[in-house]
Amino acid sequence: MLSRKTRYAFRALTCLAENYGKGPVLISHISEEKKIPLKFLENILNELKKADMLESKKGKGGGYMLKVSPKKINLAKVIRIINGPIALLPCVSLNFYEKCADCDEKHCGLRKMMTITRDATLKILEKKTLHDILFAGA
Amino acid sequence: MLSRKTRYAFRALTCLAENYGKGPVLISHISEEKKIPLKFLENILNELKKADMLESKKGKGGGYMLKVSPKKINLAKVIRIINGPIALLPCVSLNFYEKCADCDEKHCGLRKMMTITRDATLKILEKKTLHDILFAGA
DNA sequence: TTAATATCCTACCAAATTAGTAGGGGATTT
DNA sequence: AAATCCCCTACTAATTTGGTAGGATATTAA
Repeated sequence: MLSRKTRYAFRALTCLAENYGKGPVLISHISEEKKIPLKFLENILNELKKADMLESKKGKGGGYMLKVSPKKINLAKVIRIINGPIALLPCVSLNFYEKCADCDEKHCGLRKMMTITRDATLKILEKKTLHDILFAGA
Repeated sequence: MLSRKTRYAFRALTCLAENYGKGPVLISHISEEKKIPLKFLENILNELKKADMLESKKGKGGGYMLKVSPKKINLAKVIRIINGPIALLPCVSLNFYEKCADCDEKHCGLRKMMTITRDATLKILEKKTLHDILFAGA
């Protein structure tokens, strides 16, 4: 399951996607509109910025905005930044790989099943974008 | 990600699948062969039993065994018993559904994406079985 | 019928993760 | 210079995870 933090991230990003091209959006605005604790939201947006998904402006008239079009931000990317691995096992993860103890990967049946599962999941999550969230919700 | 407990469960079930039809297998045997802490494994096997996946025999010559053929135990079932929901959001879960606060499900775009993702994942996890784990690992 | 064998059950505990809070620092605009 | 707004470090509470401890209960065999 996605953490609550990740769900917050998606809600905030949806808000930023709605305002794409219209200049910066205040953290406080997002916080109120999407009912996300202000300080917690600060952390989240900052992480997304460090991961190069957002840009920010300080001072009056400042705020956050998407760095690229909502059509270019897929769900897998967001999940990986805030939530972590998408695969069900570390030894199957493309971005967070970790070897598992006492297991010969070449002959591990579970690993093979989880690889297939990961591919099926990624096929969706890498194709669907913030734009799709907006559009599907309309 | 699957919890360590769930990975233990799969390893134990693999062992039981290998011995399907050969009578009960001792917890201590599984514990040693698969390197799973004995007492923790007791809990796991007991949960699987309560979920009607295993049967047990007490006393000398006792132990655990699969209640049905490895071909009839799919991975989704195991994950749900030990790990919990397979969906990425509670409001999308078939077996652990929970309504999310402040969200009109009919018009929630994220929910729609996560429903599609869940279906893609389940299509694999409900088709693949313990037998597939054994066979793929061979 | 008693001793040995195994699962079953309740309760506890430590470490890690998650979900925040607090408080001020630094940049930018008016 | 003052107001605005993001940035950063550190702390904390609650929950989940990954176990342990110790005995109760059921079964078998001598």
